[in-house]
This record gives sequence, structure tokens and C-alpha cells, in this order.
Amino acid sequence: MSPPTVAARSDGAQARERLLYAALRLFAASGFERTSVRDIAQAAGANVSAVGYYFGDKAGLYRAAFFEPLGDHCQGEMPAPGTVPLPDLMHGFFRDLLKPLKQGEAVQQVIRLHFREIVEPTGLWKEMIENELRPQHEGLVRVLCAEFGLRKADMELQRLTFAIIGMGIHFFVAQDIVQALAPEVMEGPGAIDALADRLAEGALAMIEAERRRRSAQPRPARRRSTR
Amino acid sequence: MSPPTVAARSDGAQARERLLYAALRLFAASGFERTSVRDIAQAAGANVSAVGYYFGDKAGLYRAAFFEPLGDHCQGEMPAPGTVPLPDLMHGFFRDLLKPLKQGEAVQQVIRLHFREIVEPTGLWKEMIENELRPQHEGLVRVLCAEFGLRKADMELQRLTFAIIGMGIHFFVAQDIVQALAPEVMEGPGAIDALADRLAEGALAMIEAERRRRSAQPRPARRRSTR
DNA sequence: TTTGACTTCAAACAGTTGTTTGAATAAGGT
DNA sequence: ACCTTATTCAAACAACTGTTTGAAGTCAAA
Repeated sequence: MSPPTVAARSDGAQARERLLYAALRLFAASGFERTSVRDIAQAAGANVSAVGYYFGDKAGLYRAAFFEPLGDHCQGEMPAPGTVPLPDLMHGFFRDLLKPLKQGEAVQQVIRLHFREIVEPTGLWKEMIENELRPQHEGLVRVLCAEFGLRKADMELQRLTFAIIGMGIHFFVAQDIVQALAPEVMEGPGAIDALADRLAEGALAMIEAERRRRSAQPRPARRRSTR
Repeated sequence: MSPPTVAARSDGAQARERLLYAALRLFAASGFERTSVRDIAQAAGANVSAVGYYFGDKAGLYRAAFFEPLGDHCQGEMPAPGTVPLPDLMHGFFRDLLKPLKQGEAVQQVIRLHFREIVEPTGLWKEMIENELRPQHEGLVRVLCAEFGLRKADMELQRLTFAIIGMGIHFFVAQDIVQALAPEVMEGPGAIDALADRLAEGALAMIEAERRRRSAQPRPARRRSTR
């Protein structure tokens, strides 16, 4: 009861925030296991028990670092099939996909956390795949289905979808490799945009090739029942 | 001195091997940090101190699990430019690249270890990038240079190379995602071969598109000195 | 049988981990 | 003044980490 509302916080929220961003930075740099709450607390200039106080436990802090900083940074929705010409759609798709690469340090670190989750799951994996990856994948599948006049995605179309998305994802997962082998490819916002455009054109070329392939053998030996 | 040769090993080598493969399995499943030497020893039916005895320390065991099981499984060399038609070359490239996906459990686990290293470096990263990724990348760069009549790779060509390799890599890095979203895409050796062929055709389509792009603007505003 | 190298083992070591505790501090509200 | 609430802190906690120890066991050669 009583209206304490938001009173009596000297700098409580500040400590929480410092903790959160220190955690984000360290988790992104070294992963969940290799980062100790003591390191985080020290980097944030806070006491160890503050993480228990504000986030319950280390996992809660990780979770907060994973979800909070992105805010409503919802990824670009795929437009309904037919409303946008395919080339524009693909260019938009890759621009959106690679956009985080141009943004600030915090976003980059969150992204790194997300991709780390793919290889080294900490429990947020399922949550992530359902909320982020599946919608993205199925959005593209839907567009390509419409493009090829399919009612339902077949295996070839799934392959194509993974291949197209994979081109983009690779530049997140393999950031360090690109850095080591040809840093100029991802240097500066201009390079990212150019990269997105080139990937879009590559994807369009692949889609065209697939279209030709399909028209060459229009009925791929229909079987009664696959399973 | 004296000729002890290879005598006096009741089952020493056996314990070492059990340890190695238990470690491989657990490291691949959970990563370096989350796997304790005690778990490994228990899984191998050996004593904890055996890892110190045979491998020095945990890092040594990881290193052994990282390098030993692959043996001389050298990845396919890229043929010299001009000796093989481009389509055959690309098909061979993706067949080689995806070959590990068809092989036994041990190879798969080693591969998983290798890709884990990309996201969560344990120190073998530099070694790996120089011995495995750079040769692969530069092999493909060389082929594409020859294809476009370039003396030296420019940024566009680097982009194209990463995009092509990225398509393939993605199916390693995102194995679990593929499994979750469309498992049929990677089920069985036949599916892997078909996938390799489709990726090769996609890559060829991208290369053709890039060739057209280059012939459309043959001189990309040459500057005296780039830096 | 004795020797000596190779191999196993339970136990202990020293350090780090995440988490909890309980007192100390500050700020309002009454 | 008192009480309540929010926050910080050093210290302690129990569990686990990788590693080492030193004794015991095994087996071929001498």
C-alpha cells in the first residue's frame, strides 16, 4: 500500500544499468561461462551482491543483457508477397539483415550474444529460434513460394532459403574471420550497404537460376506419399 | 637406454584413446568451459589424473581432441585455375566442403569443435584460421580472379568469395537451426550431395551475375593510389 | 625374485565459482 | 524523533574447478 511510487532511489537504477552494460560487454567478449559475476561487478563499479539484488542471479543478468538493450528493435517484417517487386524486396531484406552491423557498440554486442547462443546454447536458444529465426526464415519461404507459384515449400525451396539467409548470417558469425582475411569488406557503413546490395543481387541470381531449373523439369516425379 | 621399445603397456593406450573420444564427445556437446575433466574421466571410465598423465592438462586434452581424430583428413585442394571447367570446380568445391556432414560421429564432433572455436575462441583460433580457413578462402579467390581476368582480388571479389563460402559454412554453423526449421534438408547422405549440387549451381549463378555486372561497368573508376 | 618402468587410483590441494548473509548507510514519510 | 524502505558492502558459504601427490598395482626384462 501507500504511494511510495518511485521514491527513494538514490542511484539504484544507475547501478542496475551499469551492471547491465558491463555484463553485456563482458558476455559478448567472452561468453557466459568465461565471465564471472565478480568481473562484471568490478567493471560496473558495483558490489557482487548487486547482481543478485537486481537480477536474481547470473542467468537473470545474462537474460537481461540478452533481451533488454535491443528494446523494440524489431527486425524488418517481410512484406506480403506481391506487394513489392522481388528485387526491391531482396535488397530491403539484406539491408535489414545487415543493419545491426552499422549500429552502435551495444547493438553489436547483443547481436554477438545472439549468435553465440546458436553455437553455445545457454537455454535461451529455443526462445530465440522461435521469436527471431523462424519468422525470418518462414517470411522468406513465403515470398519464394509465391515467386515459384508453390502452395507449400518443398525441399529445394528450403535449401534455397537457407542458402540465401546463410550468406547474410555468415557475415555475423564469421566477423572475425572476415576481419582477419579481408577487413576492407566490412569497414564502415558504406561497405555494409554495398555488401547488402551485392548479396541481394547474388540472391536474385540464385532465385533466377532456380526458376530456370524448375521450368526445365516442371514435375519432379510426384510420389503418392512421401512418408 | 635398453630396448623397452613399446613394451609394458597393458592397456595404457586404450585409456588414452577412451579419454580422447570421451573428451571429443563432451567438448563437442557442451564446449570447453562447461565440460569438466571429472566428467570426461568418468565418461571414459578413467581416473581424473589420467588426463594429466596422458595430455598434460585439460587444454592439452582439448588440443588433442581438436587435432588428432581428423588425422590426415586434409580438405580438398583447389585445382589450379584453368585446369578444370568452372562448373565442375564449384561442384567439387561444395562436395568437399560438405563432405564432413556425411561422415561418422567423430568427424562431425571435431567439425563442431572447429566451428565452436570461431565463436568462442579458446586459443586454437589463430592456428585454425591460418591452416584451414585462409587457404580455402584464398584458393577460391584465386579461381575467381582467373575467372574475371583479375590480377589481384578487389573488394567485390572478396565479398563474392565470402558469400559463396558462407552459404556452405552456414550449414555447419546452423545445423541445429536447420534441424529445427526443416530437418529434411540435411537428412541422409543423399540430401547432403543434393545440397552441395544446389549450392554449387547457386554459386555459379552468382558468379555469372557478377561477370555481367563487371562487363557492364568495365572500369570501376580507377584511382591512382587507394591509400 | 628382484628390478624398474608404466599405469592407475583415491585423496588432497589451492583457487575460483555463484550465491547468501547480515550489518551499515542513506533517504523519505509519518 | 521514529520507522520503513531502498541500496550498498565486506565477508562468509558451499560447491566445484583443474591439478598434484604419493602410494599401490601391473607386467616384461634381468
